[in-house]
Amino acid sequence: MCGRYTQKLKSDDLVAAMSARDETGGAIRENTNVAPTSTMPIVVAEQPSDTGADTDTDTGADTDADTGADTDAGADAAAVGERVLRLATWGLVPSWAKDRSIGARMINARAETVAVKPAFRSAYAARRCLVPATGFYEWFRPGGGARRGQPFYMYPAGHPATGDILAFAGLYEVWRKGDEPLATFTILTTTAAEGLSFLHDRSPVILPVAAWDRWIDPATDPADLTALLRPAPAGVLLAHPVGTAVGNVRNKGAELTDQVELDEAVTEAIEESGGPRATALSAGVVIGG
DNA sequence: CCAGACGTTGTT
DNA sequence: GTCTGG
DNA sequence: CCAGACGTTGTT
DNA sequence: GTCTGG
Repeated sequence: MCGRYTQKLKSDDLVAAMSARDETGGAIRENTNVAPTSTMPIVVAEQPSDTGADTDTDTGADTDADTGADTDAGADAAAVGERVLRLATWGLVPSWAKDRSIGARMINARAETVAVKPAFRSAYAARRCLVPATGFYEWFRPGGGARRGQPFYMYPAGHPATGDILAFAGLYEVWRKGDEPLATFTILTTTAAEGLSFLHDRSPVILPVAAWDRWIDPATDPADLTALLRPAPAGVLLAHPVGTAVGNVRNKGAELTDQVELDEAVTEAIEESGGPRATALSAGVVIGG
């Protein structure tokens, strides 16, 4: 699953990492404890109607979005298909929802069923997005036992396919029954990568750079999408244990992702459940091998 | 027909 | 909005 | 995901 | 135990 993540990049760095134009109005900030209902940047494909400006009949020769800007309306209209950063609230609120509270229960969507579920299928067909993250958290809870879990932090291992940023496969909606239009998103999950199964049997779908534009392009054939919804390949992620402070959403410090020593009992429980040995954990275990 | 759900996770 | 259950 | 509430009346 | 809010 994916119920908590990080976005540690400053605005300029995130814009560069995603090769996207910033339409968040400078609202991008570092966040080491992104929880459901947080408002965060997502990446969508620029659509012909998105700008509200005059539609450009030539389809892509124009790549100089940053030149010649002036004060006339529509002067900064982007090329269709360009990646754009926008703000949205985590927890998808379907267009038909009577109130926004349903979003709290729509933070993840199963990749296996997302095409047919009433809450997600229209977004899946037309409003796919990337959710930029620098890592995410999972809680280890010994089989059915202990109340409190041991949190782990998963982060990019410098694999060429992802670099320093992770892009979760997401969907977004715009809910128009409130006073203001409300943009929301959800994160797709799939079966866990091999090395992550000791924590959970589900993981967020992480898209390689080569798949980003295909995923967010509304014109992509649905048959070509399913191939993208796979567990993270080997070597993409590292993991290490972190302190329990991350559990409280009010904690936002940079130290939340710092590695901590594992409790002896927790170490044993992890090994008993088929997880990595303590020596591997203390080194930052490679996930997905 | 109307009323009510529309979701995932984990746990048993 | 659309599907399921009664 | 975890943490924290889970309720009403009346009074300030 | 289960739901809501962050």
